[in-house]
Amino acid sequence: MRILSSDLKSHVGDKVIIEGWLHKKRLLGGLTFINVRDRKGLTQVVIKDKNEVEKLRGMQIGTILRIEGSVADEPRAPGGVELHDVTLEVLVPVEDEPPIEIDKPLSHKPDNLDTLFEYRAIGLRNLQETAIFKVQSAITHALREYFYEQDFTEVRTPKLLAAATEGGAEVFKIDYFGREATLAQSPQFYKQILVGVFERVFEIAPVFRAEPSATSRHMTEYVSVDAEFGFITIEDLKSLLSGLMNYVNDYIWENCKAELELLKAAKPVLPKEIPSMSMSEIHEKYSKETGQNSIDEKDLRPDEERWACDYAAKNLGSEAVFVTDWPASEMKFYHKAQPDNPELADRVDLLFRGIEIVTGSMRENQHDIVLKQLKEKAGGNPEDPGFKPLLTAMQSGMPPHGGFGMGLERLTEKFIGLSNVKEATLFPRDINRLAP
RNA sequence: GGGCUCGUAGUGUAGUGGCCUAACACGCCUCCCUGUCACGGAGGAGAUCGCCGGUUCAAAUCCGGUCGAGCCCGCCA
Repeated sequence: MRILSSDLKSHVGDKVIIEGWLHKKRLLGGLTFINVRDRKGLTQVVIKDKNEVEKLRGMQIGTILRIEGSVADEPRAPGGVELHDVTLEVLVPVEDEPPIEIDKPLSHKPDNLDTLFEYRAIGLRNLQETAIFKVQSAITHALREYFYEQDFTEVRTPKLLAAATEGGAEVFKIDYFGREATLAQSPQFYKQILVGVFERVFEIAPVFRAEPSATSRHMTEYVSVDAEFGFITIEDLKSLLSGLMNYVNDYIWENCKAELELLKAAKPVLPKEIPSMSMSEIHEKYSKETGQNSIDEKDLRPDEERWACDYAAKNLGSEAVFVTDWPASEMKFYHKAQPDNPELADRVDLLFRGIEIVTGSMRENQHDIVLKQLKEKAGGNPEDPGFKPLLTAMQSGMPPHGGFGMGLERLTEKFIGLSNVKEATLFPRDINRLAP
């Protein structure tokens, strides 16, 4: 029966079979060391028999092996155990030299990202690349766990839509049996509609944006972590996000410590309640400190986002910070203005380690106001199949509600400390890349 | 959409008018090596310097075009 690399310790003295990929060869003459990779990590195998070593002649990294041998305690071996007196069987020979090396860290320099992604199919076998996505898997697990604990229902909404909906971001248009369809750039309206059904919903799914952005933080397809819930205020939304960030942070550092250390990640400092700064406060302090004037701007500049995170880390004891009090003039039509200050939107963004990872807001839940805002802010037609279902839901009773969208890749990138979202994406899609 | 930068063996880099018949490291091939873990040592193969054109006695190097890529801004998660 096959034993995994992580279980060898409990089989010392036993004759076992391991199976996996040839990860590294070191031939020392009368003694050969090889590393065999399986889903749990590496096993060191010591080969003394020349006939067994000969079986590896011409076999490249990636060759699939089945090895029978006895497990030996060996303090000199990585992990303290290794396989002795082995018999090798090459299950799948690999004789072509791999185009990139996978047994040492791959270059993540901007200039080399193209190569990194071009050979993604095997580059991901590099243990550091694998670690990134183990962490991402754990993040997703933690997110689900947290949402379930908070009584959210996980939903799936369609990604093929009849028409452009949310507005703002560019949408992909596709041919749908002779009609024009679009790819969803957000589950926005569906998750709002579903608040009328489940009260609390979340979805972790891809969205598509046809924006011609070529930056280290944009892709044309990414995974959006969306949540929407009813009978809340903006403060409830912030509490949920604070709890979620902390839950994920603690979860991955408890369950992926080895991976995070391999990636040289530093655990972010996050207080129980993440602090807030209003947009005008950020503008003011940023302008004063940097000499750049952003006072009249209605958004944050990327440089300002980085500055605000630095400020929060130094002065507020948090590597994440909420940005509140956005100008109502920039609201989307489904957003809600602050009840006691209609000049400001009831919106909150979350900045984390220099980048915007979340946009959230309270939604306008009164049908007549949404209708008005749709016409005035978006120039939208209420009869449009993209808008009508949302309006129908509003007409049929929607509680005060709000929610947010969070970029899974950005979240992964920042928790690990990478510098490009694409590094946190298995097979990234951007304006230039559609394969692999 | 605007701005800037970069394309040299499989990979990562050096070379920025003549010393380049293009160098180094990793990988690959052959040989030596019994405790390696970025093993070590000896030798070898592998590049028409992204492509096209121009300037020049001479171009990897300068100029123009083209293709490919990256970064920033706008916009966003």
